[in-house]
Amino acid sequence: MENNTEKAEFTHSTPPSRDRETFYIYNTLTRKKEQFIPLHAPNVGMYVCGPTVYGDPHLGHARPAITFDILFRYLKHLGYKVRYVRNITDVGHLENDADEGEDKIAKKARLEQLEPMEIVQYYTLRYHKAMELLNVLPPSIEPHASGHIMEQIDFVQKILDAGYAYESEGSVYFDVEKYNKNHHYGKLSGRNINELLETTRELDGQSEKHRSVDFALWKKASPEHIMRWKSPWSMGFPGWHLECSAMGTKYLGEEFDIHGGGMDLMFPHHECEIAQNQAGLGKNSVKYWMHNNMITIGGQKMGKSLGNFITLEQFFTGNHPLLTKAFSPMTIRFFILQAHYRSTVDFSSEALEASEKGLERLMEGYVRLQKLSAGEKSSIEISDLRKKCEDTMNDDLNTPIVISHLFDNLRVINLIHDGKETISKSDLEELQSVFKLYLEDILGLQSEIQDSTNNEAFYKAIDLLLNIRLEAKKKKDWATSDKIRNELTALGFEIKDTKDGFEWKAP
RNA sequence: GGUACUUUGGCCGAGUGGCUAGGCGCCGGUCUGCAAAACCGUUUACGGCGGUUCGAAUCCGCCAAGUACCUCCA
Repeated sequence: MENNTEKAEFTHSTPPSRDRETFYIYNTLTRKKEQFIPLHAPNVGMYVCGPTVYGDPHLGHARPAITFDILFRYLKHLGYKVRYVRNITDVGHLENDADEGEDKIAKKARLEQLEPMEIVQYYTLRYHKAMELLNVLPPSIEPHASGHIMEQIDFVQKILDAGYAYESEGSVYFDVEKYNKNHHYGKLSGRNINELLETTRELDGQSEKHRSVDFALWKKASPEHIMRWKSPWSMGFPGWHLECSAMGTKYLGEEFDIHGGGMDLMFPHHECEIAQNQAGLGKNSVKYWMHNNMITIGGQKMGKSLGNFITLEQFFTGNHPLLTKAFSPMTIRFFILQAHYRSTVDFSSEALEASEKGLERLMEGYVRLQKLSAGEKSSIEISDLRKKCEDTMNDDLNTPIVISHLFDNLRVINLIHDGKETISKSDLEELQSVFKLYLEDILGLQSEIQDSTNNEAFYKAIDLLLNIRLEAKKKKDWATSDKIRNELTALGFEIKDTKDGFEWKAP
């Protein structure tokens, strides 16, 4: 299903006429919308924090995946050659305090008596499956933290060599206080760490860490800790901020264009990453930091810690107390795209049902658009649609407005379909082209009409039944006509009478 | 406590100084044997108080309510 896009990547040697100079994105670092200018056009490097694979993917995972999928698609549309790296975190996230920390993956493994990598494999596949259903394009590279231990050890060494880290009983910690003397630790999240340093000075007597704000770059493994690697300092595992520094650098270089992730990662994760890169490489590695906002439920963040999350599978099956029904992956995608990525979006079954109906209407209009016939001339104006959509995307990926433009033109499509307006051949082609571009290629919405009933005899049989009904109707034999309709409806078919015939949809 | 942010019509959700966002729902209509579906149309809101301005949802101040981060989280 993503073949078109794959091919497009290799056939865009001639950049489209799109006005790249007007693409603006919001940079968390400067808190402003900034014009997007790549470091090495036409190449663009983007890195996005992926999932920690120790649980089923939930609605919260869908948001950054979809947000940055849109960015990935739009950058490609603008003619850039994009390398999109999204990592899989399969080691290193500490469960509690650093001191009694335990690797999340390892903990789950012991509980379930499985090999850690078995867990990783299982949830990675589940994540991939969900992303595919959501029509999220696979990133260019999807590196695993566990596959980049060497790179992370090297990175720790660089920071040690630069004097911004210290070793303590087999573990290595980042010296935040020292770093903050020369750089600003907290510049991304707008924090002034000095006060924190003052207030925590006395609490650190018995800890290996000099300051509570210091964070682990390498952690010595306790005996029961089963995920462990050899390093110059101890048998242990890398600190949980390090993988992004190491893998981002490895695949995108010491400086690259875009780094994305959820807003909740801004502090401390991304802050630490900035510090690590500055300390280890002497560079401010990332030009544009982008953060998607959270999905809330009843006004509260949906998250693992609050236990109020709904897994994607539960959405797809409807198997959750808060869900009135199952919702398709495209509905979830559309729901997310109907809000701007920097706003919170409040989940409710009611809101999802509204999205579902809107999407269905839009997609049916899209099908209708393909079948529209052109007239002599246009009685409507569609020439500015492409520009309107483009301007809107250029304004920090404002997908809800793009969708509103499509809905405006859905009305036009229906009016033409009803014969109340006309459209010229060239205008029709333009309309079809813009809808394909934005609906399919950029927003990534696809029709969900199942091909499972892809059986000619089946279609003909239903048509036959409905033709019999049509004849009955002509004879005003309402009993037969209603019997056919009612029984097909009971089987889950949708029967629609039209002016001179019928339309139907399989269950 | 510190730091950000949010508050828009029945619901969701755009919108940073003046021109109807959009979706869903409701209501009205077209179509129809009936129904459903579909389609068309309608629905004028911006937490409170004060200020700036010819003009504010949009800028400023105060107040109120709520959320997020500061600990793992997308």
